[in-house]
Amino acid sequence: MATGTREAMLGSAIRLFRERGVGDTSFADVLEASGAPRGSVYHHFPGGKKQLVSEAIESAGVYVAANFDQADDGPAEMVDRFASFYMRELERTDFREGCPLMAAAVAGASEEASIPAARAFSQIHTSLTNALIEAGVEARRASSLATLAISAIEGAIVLSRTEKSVEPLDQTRQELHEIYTAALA
Amino acid sequence: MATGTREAMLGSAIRLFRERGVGDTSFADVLEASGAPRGSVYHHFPGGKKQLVSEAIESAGVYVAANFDQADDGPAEMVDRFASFYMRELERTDFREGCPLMAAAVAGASEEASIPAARAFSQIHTSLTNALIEAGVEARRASSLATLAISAIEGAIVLSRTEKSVEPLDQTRQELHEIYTAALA
DNA sequence: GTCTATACGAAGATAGAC
DNA sequence: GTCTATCTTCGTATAGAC
Repeated sequence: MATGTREAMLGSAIRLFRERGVGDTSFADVLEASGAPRGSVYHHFPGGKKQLVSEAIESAGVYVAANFDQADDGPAEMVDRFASFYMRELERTDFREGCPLMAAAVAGASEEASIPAARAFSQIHTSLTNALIEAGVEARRASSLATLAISAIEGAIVLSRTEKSVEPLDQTRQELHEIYTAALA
Repeated sequence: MATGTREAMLGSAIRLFRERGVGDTSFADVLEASGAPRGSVYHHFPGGKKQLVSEAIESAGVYVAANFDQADDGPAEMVDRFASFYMRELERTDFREGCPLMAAAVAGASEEASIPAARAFSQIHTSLTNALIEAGVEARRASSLATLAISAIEGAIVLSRTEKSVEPLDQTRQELHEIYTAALA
């Protein structure tokens, strides 16, 4: 069906972005990975690669945000879930696939990628901040703690990737757990 | 002089990597930015772009590591100096230039870039871990705390870049300062 | 040691047939 | 809606003159 091709292309694009980054992923790569017909690229994405990138990252942002606050539990659980999710992802993909938002936000990524990524980061920051406030943390500190957790996990994913070891991410997860537990006491 | 051209090319390469990432920086870009003569590329770097990338990241790693433990003070100061340095760098460059190691370690970067970056990360992790141990922190926890700080600052630099605001990095810096102060008490 | 010219390939994008 | 062919641009790399 028509939307099936679109969805397949977006899904493959996200996977490739996580693996090689946005700039190093070509249109042909996405076509090949998705098995989409070669001639239908500009039919589905008349705006070309910019549109594909933009839509793929937006889609990834929705996915990450949904995954982030899927359960209505506390902030410590949200952070732990976020880190644990990427520990599993790194192991599942043999350290090939990181966070799509990071791939989109990092140096060199065009605005089509970085703007939706920034929006998604802002969204999960708001979610986590609100969860902390509801748990009794003062607003300013809640924002700082949320930033710390997101920054640390995203940074640790990159470190774990380059070292091909989950240790950095696991260490980060544990430290964050202690920090959050202490802040909520 | 001969080495002058080489040095200029390496310096420009690092700056461009910080700005656009490794993959999106072309040879011509480096030539233009450094003002190096066009014909001398393969004279200075017979290994082509791979060699240029490799040497540039190695050089950046030495620089970052030296900056990291330039003063022989405590771990809290090292972390604060690291974060503060990049806060200034982001403001100085209007959020264009991030950390060269991150640019080299991130998804899509080739092995010529990611391997020296991993080495440099490992080096500053060792430095910070040792400083924590000397300050009386138990070895395993020292390693975790070092990982947390490096991950958080690197992640926060990316967030600050995409938001064009030093707030994420500043919040991260403050939280890390409290954590380190508490751990050393 | 530096220059110009050029080969070669990859990638984005468009045109026109089916 | 999908296919093939083609154009253009760009980036790496090499060859050969000065």
